[in-house]
Formats: sequence, C-alpha cells, structure tokens
Amino acid sequence: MKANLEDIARAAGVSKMTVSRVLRGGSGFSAETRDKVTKVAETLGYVPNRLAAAFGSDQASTLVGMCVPRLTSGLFGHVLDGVDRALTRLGYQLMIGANSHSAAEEEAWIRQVISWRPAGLILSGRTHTPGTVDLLRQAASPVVEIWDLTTSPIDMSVGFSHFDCGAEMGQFLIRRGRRRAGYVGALARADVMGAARQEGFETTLSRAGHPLIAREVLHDAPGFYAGYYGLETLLGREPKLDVVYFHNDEMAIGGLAYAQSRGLRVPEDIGIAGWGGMEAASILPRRLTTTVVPTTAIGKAAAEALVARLKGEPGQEVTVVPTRLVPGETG
Amino acid sequence: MKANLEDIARAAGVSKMTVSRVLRGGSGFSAETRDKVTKVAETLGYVPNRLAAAFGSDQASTLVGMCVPRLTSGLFGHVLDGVDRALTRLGYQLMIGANSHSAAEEEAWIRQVISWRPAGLILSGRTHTPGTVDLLRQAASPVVEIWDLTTSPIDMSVGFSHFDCGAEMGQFLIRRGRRRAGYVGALARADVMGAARQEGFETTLSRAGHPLIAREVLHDAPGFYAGYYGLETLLGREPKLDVVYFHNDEMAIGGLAYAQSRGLRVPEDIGIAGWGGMEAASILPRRLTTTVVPTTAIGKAAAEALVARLKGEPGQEVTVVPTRLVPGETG
DNA sequence: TGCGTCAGGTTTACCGGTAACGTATCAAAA
DNA sequence: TTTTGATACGTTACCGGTAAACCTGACGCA
Repeated sequence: MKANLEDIARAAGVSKMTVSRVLRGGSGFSAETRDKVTKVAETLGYVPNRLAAAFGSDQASTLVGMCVPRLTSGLFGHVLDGVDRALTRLGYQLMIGANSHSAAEEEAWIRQVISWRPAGLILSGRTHTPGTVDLLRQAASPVVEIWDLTTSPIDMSVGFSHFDCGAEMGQFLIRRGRRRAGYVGALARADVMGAARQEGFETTLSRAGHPLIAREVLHDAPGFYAGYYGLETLLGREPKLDVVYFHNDEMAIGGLAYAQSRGLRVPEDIGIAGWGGMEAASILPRRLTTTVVPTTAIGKAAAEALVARLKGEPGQEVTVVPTRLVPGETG
Repeated sequence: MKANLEDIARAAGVSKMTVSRVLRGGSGFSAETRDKVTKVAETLGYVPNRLAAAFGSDQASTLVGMCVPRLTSGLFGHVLDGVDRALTRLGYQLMIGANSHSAAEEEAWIRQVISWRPAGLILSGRTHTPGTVDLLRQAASPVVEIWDLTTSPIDMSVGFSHFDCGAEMGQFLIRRGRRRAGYVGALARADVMGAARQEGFETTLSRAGHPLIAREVLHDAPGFYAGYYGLETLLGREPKLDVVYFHNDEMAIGGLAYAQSRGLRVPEDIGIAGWGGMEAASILPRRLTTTVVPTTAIGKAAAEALVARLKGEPGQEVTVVPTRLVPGETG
C-alpha cells in the first residue's frame, strides 16, 4: 500500500491538505485542482487510510460495532442484514461479535470494540453489566439497544415489547376458544426475552380467567428438538391441554412434529403457536400461528437512528417497530 | 475516553514507552514497575487504543475482514459463528460485509475494509473481479478464500468441492436404484457453487448411464417457495421422475411439501434429496437425504489458518474440510 | 582499575491523516 | 484608490501509539 496523500500532493503539485479536501469531497479548491488531484490519485491507485483518518480526528470514524446473542440465529441474521445494508449505504463499516446471551461476554466484547474507538454501537437486549454501562458512559459514543424496548435506554432504543407479544397471543388464543393452555420454553444460558413473552402470555390468560395449566422450560437451545421433547414432557404431565405456546417457531415446529407423531390432530385436538415468523413456518402443510417479527426493519431502523445521531440530526430516543400476529392454521 | 499512555506514564513516574511495553505484556521492565503501571492503568480506567496501535505499526492490527454472500443464510451464519469464536479466542476483531453473490459488490466492500488496513481477510467463493485481485495483491495482507476449494487460491483456501458433493449424491441415488432423476436449482444473481454441484450431479448420472431427465433453475432466492414451485414446474414437464435433487435443503423441504400436497409418497413415488444439512431437515417426519456441510469447522479452520500465517507459522495453503452424505429417509 | 555486558529503562522519530490557522490572490465595494 | 471579503490554498501542530536507537548504573571478570 504505497501511495499516500503526500505522494499525490507531490505528483499533483499541491499540498497534502488540498488533496485531503478534494478526496473527501469538501470545498476550498478550484475545479481544475479537483480534476488534477482525482486523476493523480487514480493513476497512483490511492487507497484511503481510515485508520489514519479516525486516529487523527475522533469525528472521522465510520466504524460501527454490533453485538448479537448468536450469529446462528435466523432472526438475528435478518437483523444483521438490515443493519449491514443500511450502514453500507451510508458509508459505515460493521464490526460484529456474539455474546451467547451473556452480559459478561458482552462486556468483554465491548471492551475490545471500544479500543477501536467506533463511531457508535448497536447492542442486543437491555441487560448489561455495570462495567459495560461504565465503559459506554466513558466512551460517550452513541449506543442503540435493539430487540427489546427499554424503559430507560442507555442512549437510544429500537424494538418492540416481548411482554406484549405474549399478551397478544394469549388474547388471540382465548378468542379462538382455547381454555387449557400450556407453554414450552427454553433458555440456553438466559434468554430474558422469551421469559418476558411467557410472562405476558400467562398474565393475560389469568386475567381472562383461564390461567396457564402447565409449563415446561428446558435448559437447552431453543431448537426443533427442544420443542419436540418439550411437548412430549408437557403432555405427559397434562394430557388435556388444548393449546401450547412455544418459545419460538423452531420449537413450535418441533412440537408440531411431535403432535403428528402421536396422531394428534392440529388444530382440532391441540393448537400450536410459535413466535418469530421464520420462513419455514409459512410453508408447512398447515401454516403456523405465530408472531412475525420485523427483523430487517429493526436492523435498518437501528442503523439509521445511529447515523442520524452521528450527523447531529435529532433522532428519536425510542423507536417502536411493531410485530404482527399471523393467525395461521395451527392455533 | 481520557486516559492515554502518557497520562499513565506521568502518574506512574515512568516513560510512555515503558507503559506500552508493560501493558502489551512484553519484557524489559522490573516486576515493581510492572505492578505500579498496571495498578495506575486500572485506577485511571485506561482503555487501549487499537486505532493508534494499528496506525503506528502495520504489524499491530488485530482486525480481520470477512465477506459472505448473504447474512441471512443459515449455513453462512454457522460459518460466521465458527470464525467469530476462533478470532475472539485469538484476540482478533471481525469486520463483516455481504456481497449478495456479486463480485462487484465484493470489490466495493473490500475497498472499504482495506482502508482500515486489516491484518487479514476471509472471502467466500473464488470468483473475484480483476480489481479485487489487484487490490489484494497491493495490500499484501493474507487472504483466505472459503467455501469452495480453489485450484489456485489467491493466498489460502479452506473448503470442499461442490462438484464432488453433486457427484457423490448422484452415485448414491443410482445405488439406491433411482433411474429418472431431476434437478431443481435457483440462482439469486449467480450462485456459482450450486451450479458446480449440479454439474457434478449431472456428470455422474451420465457416466452411470442414466442421465438427468429434467432440470429447472429458477431465477429466484433459493428458499422454500422456490423448491415448492420448482418441483411443481418440473413435474408438470416430466411427471415420471423417480428422484429430484435440490439446490439446498430449504428448497428440498419446499419440494417435499409440494409432493405431499400432491399426494405423492416419499420416497416410494418420488425421492427427494437436498444439500447443506440444515437443522430442520433432521426432524422432518421423514429425515431428509442430504449432504451435511461442516460450516462451523470451515469458519474455525479459516480463522486459524489466517492467524497462523499472521504469526509467521507455516500454514497449509489448501485445507480440505470434508462433507458428509447423510442417507435419510427421503432419497 | 578498566572494560564489556546486560537488565531496565528513556528519548526520539516517525506513522498518515485532520483541524486550525495563516496567507496570497483577486474581484467587488466603498 | 483603498478597503474588504471570499476563495483557494499552504503550513504546522497534533492524535496515541510503536520501533529503534540510545542511555545508565550495577555487576562480573581479566
């Protein structure tokens, strides 16, 4: 990587600073200077050095850090995609990390990213260690917390209420005539969001006078198998459930598979409801009753809120991105 | 972010350079100096500045860039996960981007990342623009190409042969007595890998004396819907197929759904085979016949090969990570 | 006693940008 | 004609580290 601003300056017969201004598209130079400089830069194969730029002025960083619970999650893949597209379009670069649903791992990751002096950060969830909060306050760079709405965000927040998701599904199932509901969840480490949905679900059922009959929360990854065996366990304890709400769609599909293997008719004998809106759920023989989460939109909104703040535009502190309950044929 | 090396140096009564050496764990200082410096650094809440470090010396960068076709792909999510875990463990940071299967977008992304002077790059696929190759040669930083094995990698390569995947599946299906095979693919933009599998599949069938009867390659995203309607189209043209090989598992599951909706028995009336080894495929009522791809292992191997090179250890140029054909109950 | 050696530092010179500020030029206004 | 202001550019001082050269006192040894 040989050519730098000075080389161009020498070759174009102007000063370093003029080259810098031209290449950054500022002002303070004549049209002919601009043409000469851009031509020389091209012939020399100049590649800008953001390291130097960000180092020289803390305003110049175009680096955004983002931390998600798991990189293998379909939902977060779409969130990442939304963030990535928006940031790319706006001229920012994305540094990522995963924290396995652990606030301590998140802090460790933030400690690494902060050392690159990023322009801003996007974090998933609202649970942070005190150390994390300290670090963020000290760094004073904009932070967007996504996924769950925070009552008091560190800085900005984009997402929806998991409690409300559960509550809405509870109301829906009651309206459909369900009276004996169960819940199957999973918490790999500690997925607080799932717990919030469960709480919303149970609260609503109780208020409606038909409280939850049985619940089973596995200490396992929330996948197909957990749903399959979770429903088996639940029905072993309480055979007369008329509907089961699952932690997410993967688990619901697992539950669906178990119900079919037992010869149970869905939705006649038992209803099945999931959460998340994964693609597979819509092409099942019977379309899954679920809550569709606007993953890409959340990512996009988060990135845009962050960049707006960086550009000094007054952005919203809290952005609500609504979910949508999709009735389907299993609930 | 207030405390820097000089602040610590002043407070500890030593020089900046001594602080730098202590904090980076070098040598050339006494134990009491070390203790004093680390204590002062802690009380001042010092956060290292990698920007300055990487800027000051090009060896000091711990930044690795990685470009994948799509962030929403389940398979690449796992590859990313493998890379992320390995790099985190080894003390590197990961900058990502997506190129939508487009070599031009890849070049644009590389141009951005190169400007951060990364220690190394991980790219997906072997198709690059001439501009990309130029850039990489000029930057002279290590590059690992993953996913498909390259005959002549730019630098290093980790993956497997897509052609062989298709060929192996062809052999397997022939052994199972299939004689009238079809293929359903998809190319959002241009997925060259899928084409390689198709080629391996067709070549093997021809050599075995039972060439492919029909193929349908949709200009669509390779998902459930594409598989569903792809099989519909294919069977509309050639009703007497006895097996269909799909671009990937999502599409195969879509095909499975179509077969069931038509009342076709699987595998008796028609066999279904996929590729990729997605989790859902193993919990279907009938486990899908597919090729399991060691996604996480590829990511891990790529990261480790890169870091080995960075540390000057002699690494392998080409690492083969074998795939595994899983018979299942649909083929 | 003189000299080399070595651990344990310090000093200095960058790295490649950006920001702040200074200055030359020239046209319009007074 | 002089003053003013805008424009276009040059100069210089950093930013926070790293590398390498350079000290310095203690110690060993001939």
